[in-house]
Order: sequence, then structure tokens, then C-alpha cells
Amino acid sequence: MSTFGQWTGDRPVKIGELARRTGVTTRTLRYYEEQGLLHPERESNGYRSYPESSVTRVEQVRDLLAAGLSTRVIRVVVPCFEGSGSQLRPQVDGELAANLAREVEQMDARIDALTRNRDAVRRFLRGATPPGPDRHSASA
Amino acid sequence: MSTFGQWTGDRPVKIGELARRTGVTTRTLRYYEEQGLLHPERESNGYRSYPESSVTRVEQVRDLLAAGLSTRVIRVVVPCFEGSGSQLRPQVDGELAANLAREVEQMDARIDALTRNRDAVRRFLRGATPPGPDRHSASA
DNA sequence: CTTGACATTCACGTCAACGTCAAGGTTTAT
DNA sequence: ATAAACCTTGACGTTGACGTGAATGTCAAG
Repeated sequence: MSTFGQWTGDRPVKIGELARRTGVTTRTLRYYEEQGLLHPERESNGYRSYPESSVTRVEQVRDLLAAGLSTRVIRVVVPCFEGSGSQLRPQVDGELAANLAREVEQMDARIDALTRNRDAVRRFLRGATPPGPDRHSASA
Repeated sequence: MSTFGQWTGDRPVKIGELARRTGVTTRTLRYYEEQGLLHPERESNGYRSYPESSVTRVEQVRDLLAAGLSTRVIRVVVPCFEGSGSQLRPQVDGELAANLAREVEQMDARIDALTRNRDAVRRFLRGATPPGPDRHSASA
């Protein structure tokens, strides 16, 4: 029963496959590791070995980067998502909690700024006179 | 009636004052100009002369940069705020409108990502066991 | 007329988030 | 056993948003 195409189950993956499956380059994956965002194990030959969970992890990281956060703050933020439903509760000391609280504030500020400006652009687009190679359009 | 301290009314300002009033460096203001975000006039001596509106303009730009947008997209976005309440309606051709629509989508995506992750961090903070040098705390 | 606080234009330095080789070891296919 | 397709570690290049001078001009005050 193991000859039916590639099994996509819960097995460790090497850097190439993880790259393909997440859409980032291997360089990026090594960079994320260097920044403490990923912690792959090593096979006997030195090859990196990622757990399946790294796929979603990388997507998380990309999400946060696209949202404008730096790897430094992502490093402190991503552990929050590890055990969503897991049993592991990483030790959270007061300093980490304070840092996270600060980050939440910054994210709020970012969301605010983005929302305000997006709305302004939208209002502008709705209020703007659309092109019209013909200047006769009577609003319908 | 003109001897009562410094008049904060509607007069042109030079780069130093604008920098102080917006909290950015003069270097940053020149950079914004280079990027097409500001268009100060010049006095006879070559000094830049900014209108009062530049204060809010710079704040806008900072807002958008903090939100993660690049000067390139800000350059296309900021004109939307020029005439909020003004009479001038800059010519908006289809291409600009399309660009702006794309930017609005990207901003939506950013807001989405930020909101999701902020909420996750918040959930984590609420669910996390706070510090406790004493390990006896019985959930109350 | 010099000093000091402003302004000007180069122009190189920095930091983050990667891209892009280079020079090799490993595994797989033929 | 040799090529092709992986992987490894350096290490230098790039882009964006500025920082940080250097060398110079301008202007009000003493």
C-alpha cells in the first residue's frame, strides 16, 4: 500500500522540499534559521531535517514579514503559535510577556495606520472622476 | 499685536523648523523630496521653503512608512490626501486608479495578517501561565 | 568681520532581508 | 563509476530608508 504516488504524511523533509512547498528559497530558509526562526535537526550527513510543522511555521513567518514585522520581533512572537492546542506551555516570564505586550501595541498602531490610510484611498477612489475617454457618462 | 511670541500661523517654513516640528531629520526630508513625496519651493538663496501643509504631509508619510509601505507606493498614494475638502480634483486616469486599487488590496492583506497575528499573540498572552517564582499558584 | 546657527550638495556607511555565486561533499540514476 | 541532482558552508552583492560626515554658502548678532 505504499506504492501509490508520493506520500504527503508526517515525515521529516529536507530543505529543498520545504522550499518548494513554501515557495521560498533555500537561502531564505537558512537565513530564517540563522535568525532563530527555525530550528531544524541534522541528519548524520549534515543535511537539515525539518518537521512537517515547519511548513506552516514558514507561512507564519512570511505572513508576519509581509505585515511589516522584523525577524527580531518575529523571533519573540512565533513561539506563541507553536502549541496552539498543544500541551507544551513554554515558560513565559514577565519580561517576555512585557515584550509581547509592547509588540501587540505596535501591531495595533500599524493596523490603525493602515486602516486609516486604506479608507482614505478608498474614499479618494470613490470620489474621483473616473477616466472617461467619453466625457458624457451621466453616472449610469 | 504681532509682538506676542512666535506666530504659528500660515507661513512658509524652512527645512530645520519642519524637521523639528515633525520629529524627523533634515536628511529624511531631503530624502522624501528625492523620492517625490515632498515638493518644496526654493527661496532666492536656494533654501527649501515648505508650506504649512507639509507638516501633516510628513506625518502622513511617516504613518504609511510605519505601516510598512514603501516610498514608491506612498508616492502614488499620498496625492489622495491633498485635497480632502479641497476643490482640486487631480486627473485620475485608469492606470492610476488600477494601481491604487491594487495597493488597497495589499493593504487589506496586510491588515488581515496583522490582525490575525495580533489576536493570536493576545490569546497566547491570556492563556499563558504568568511568571511565578513560586510554583504554587493554584489558578487564583 | 568674524563667529555661530542655519542652509546647500555630494558621497560613503549601515542595517535588514535576502540574491547570487564559489567550491566543495552526498545520494541517486544510469 | 560518472553525471545529475541534491546538500553544505562561506562570502560578496543589492535594495530601501535613512545616518553621518565633508566641504561650502548664507545670514543675524556682537
